[in-house]
Amino acid sequence: MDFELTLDARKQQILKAVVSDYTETGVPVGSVALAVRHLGSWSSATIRNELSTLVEIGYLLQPHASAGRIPSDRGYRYYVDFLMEEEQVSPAVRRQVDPVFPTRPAAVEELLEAAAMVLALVTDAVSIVTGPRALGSRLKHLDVVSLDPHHALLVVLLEGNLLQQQVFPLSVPAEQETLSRIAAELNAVLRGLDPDAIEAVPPRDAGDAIAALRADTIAQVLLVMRSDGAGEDTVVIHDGVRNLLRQPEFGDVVRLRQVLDIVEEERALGQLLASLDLAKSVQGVHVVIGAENEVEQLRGCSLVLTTYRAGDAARGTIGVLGPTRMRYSQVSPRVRYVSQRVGQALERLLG
Amino acid sequence: MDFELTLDARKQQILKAVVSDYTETGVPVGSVALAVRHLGSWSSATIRNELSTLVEIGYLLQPHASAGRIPSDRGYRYYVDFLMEEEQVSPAVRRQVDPVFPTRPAAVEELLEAAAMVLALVTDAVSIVTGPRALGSRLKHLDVVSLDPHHALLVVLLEGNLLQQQVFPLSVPAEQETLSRIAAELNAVLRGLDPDAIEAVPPRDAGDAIAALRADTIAQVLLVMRSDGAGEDTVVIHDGVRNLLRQPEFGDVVRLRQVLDIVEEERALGQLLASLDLAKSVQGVHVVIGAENEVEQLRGCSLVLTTYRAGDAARGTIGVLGPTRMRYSQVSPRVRYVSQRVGQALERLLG
DNA sequence: GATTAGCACTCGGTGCTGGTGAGTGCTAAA
DNA sequence: TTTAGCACTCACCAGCACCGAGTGCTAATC
Repeated sequence: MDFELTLDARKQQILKAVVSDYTETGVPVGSVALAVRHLGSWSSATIRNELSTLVEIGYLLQPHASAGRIPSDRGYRYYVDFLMEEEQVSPAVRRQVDPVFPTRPAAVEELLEAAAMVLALVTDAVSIVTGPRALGSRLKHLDVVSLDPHHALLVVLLEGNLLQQQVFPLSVPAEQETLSRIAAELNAVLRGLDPDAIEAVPPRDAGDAIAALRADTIAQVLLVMRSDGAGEDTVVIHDGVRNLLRQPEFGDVVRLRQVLDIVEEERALGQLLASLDLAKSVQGVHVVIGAENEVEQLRGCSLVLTTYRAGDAARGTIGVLGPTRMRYSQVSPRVRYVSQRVGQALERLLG
Repeated sequence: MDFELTLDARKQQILKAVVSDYTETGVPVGSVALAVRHLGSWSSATIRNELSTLVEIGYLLQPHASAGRIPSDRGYRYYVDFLMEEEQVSPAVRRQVDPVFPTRPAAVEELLEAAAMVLALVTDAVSIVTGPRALGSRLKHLDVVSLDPHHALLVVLLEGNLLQQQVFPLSVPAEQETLSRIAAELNAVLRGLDPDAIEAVPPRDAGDAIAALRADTIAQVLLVMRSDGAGEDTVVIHDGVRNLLRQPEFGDVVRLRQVLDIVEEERALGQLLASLDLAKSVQGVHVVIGAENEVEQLRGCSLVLTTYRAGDAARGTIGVLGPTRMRYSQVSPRVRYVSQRVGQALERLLG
């Protein structure tokens, strides 16, 4: 197998035509079909020769000896990187997407669920959305609410207006009033600090109940801030599983189950997303084709992902999972579009 | 077709054996198999005669002339109502379920998601959980954080430790200190009140800045609380779609898609649940068999549902959706068990 | 040397056929 | 009323021929 990196113009045209045809029909595409539908300037015999070499150098596959050709992962990769022309996001799609994001969204979760819903709708694939992760995690505000004498709820507001909550036990019984005083004091001391700075704050030397409760609270604040920073575990939302069922490649229930085992298992999905380096992306959208991801069960699936941002405070991942035979030229801009809308809505939400 | 309501003892025994065998194997069950496996006291010929009349009066179906019998919806109904012996919830299952509900759950959403997850796990079906109704209706705590002189973030903690946030404009510029004082005062006044009571709280008559900010805040609190409660069709969570794929009856992708179209569409699912009268239930668990629900797409599916309660304040629906060929004698008590655990955890959460 | 027409060949998909076996309904005997 | 016996039914499966889309190769053409 010869691994040339560049293809001459005709090979490029042919590859592009194969991807486009196969994406549309799902059927291996043959030389005659190519000649009449796309490339009238050459005979089917010429195209056959080119197809043959494209198979040889790894850009196409031949399911069996007398079948047409389908793109290999490598072929899709070349297509996405060099040949694809992104389609405009049509007004019809905008009209579907826009109303989902109200001018004054109520909460982050709702927003992301709406985004997942509409993204699945306009891409015909399974959408995947992770919760926003704080970038510079500095403490903005905290509050402690008494639940009963021995337990309290810590509410932490991080930079980027990210709310976190945590129930924790009190080492000394306490009333709301005491807790409020402690919260007020800590707010004055800790505001604007990052976890390391918070850890360095000296304890109150008095060995009284207040000091103990204060220490409890600081410990919980650190726990919340750090567990959030550890990332990977952020909420993962998905929607649109039924879209996969429309694809002939999932006519086989076994394959479908393998994919669902990943998608429904939030942990596995979170790890997968974390393992991807979203940096190397084209115009902000990162395409992971077929076996390019290491998860065995997702052979034959592709991911189209991007990062949404709200200011420079929060970011998260949004994208879709679908069959490798996917209309990248359409899906990619739509993912980007929804991502932008999410970012904007999030900015409005966070102020 | 004769619609007698009672069956003689032998017919009952045979019906029970058919349901039990068919549930286990998924294959139509014949007279010989019944004779050797369950009913040695009669010959296969006798059983054949009985089977024949059971078909005639509508309790069994015969897929084709030379096949065994399978229960009809009517047959399942009779089985569930009169013949089924519920199995004990095994210690192994308890060990799976119990740790999911911590002694001190953090938030309602988390709790319900965990419940959905574990219920799907122990029933091998799709679990369905609706949020508790008439909950989140009382204010537990609020806080106001200054963002800039003209905007603030309202943090509201509702009953059930439901956190809500909302950015809002201040009609008068204010510093954090002012806002904190207002929050403290409002906490004292509003704690434990529902929206109507909050609305009835008299405004401060002084026409100063504090009064204006206080009014701003109260308005936002009401907005948050009402927009939350307005969701009449409460959150519907589901989990375990992949479990359906294990069932041979969903080897056909088309059928699966019909079901998923309902399950993934929260509104449709909410309506379906609302349309059912959960009152007429056996020991608190309501079984909807096959075509007993009006939704065309759910032919061949059954629902096993019950209501979870926390005190007498909150209640919601929890249950599973699976193929009509389901092990009701096992699923039913497990649904009830998880439901009880949810109720208990919710009570702990609400304190 | 590149392109193309012509042609034999390959191989998955479809549909037909006949055999197999589980299961039935019926009849007549116990 | 029950049961043994038996002919009959029908889904399922393996085997087989056929069809046709599509290929690779060769020789003629530009």
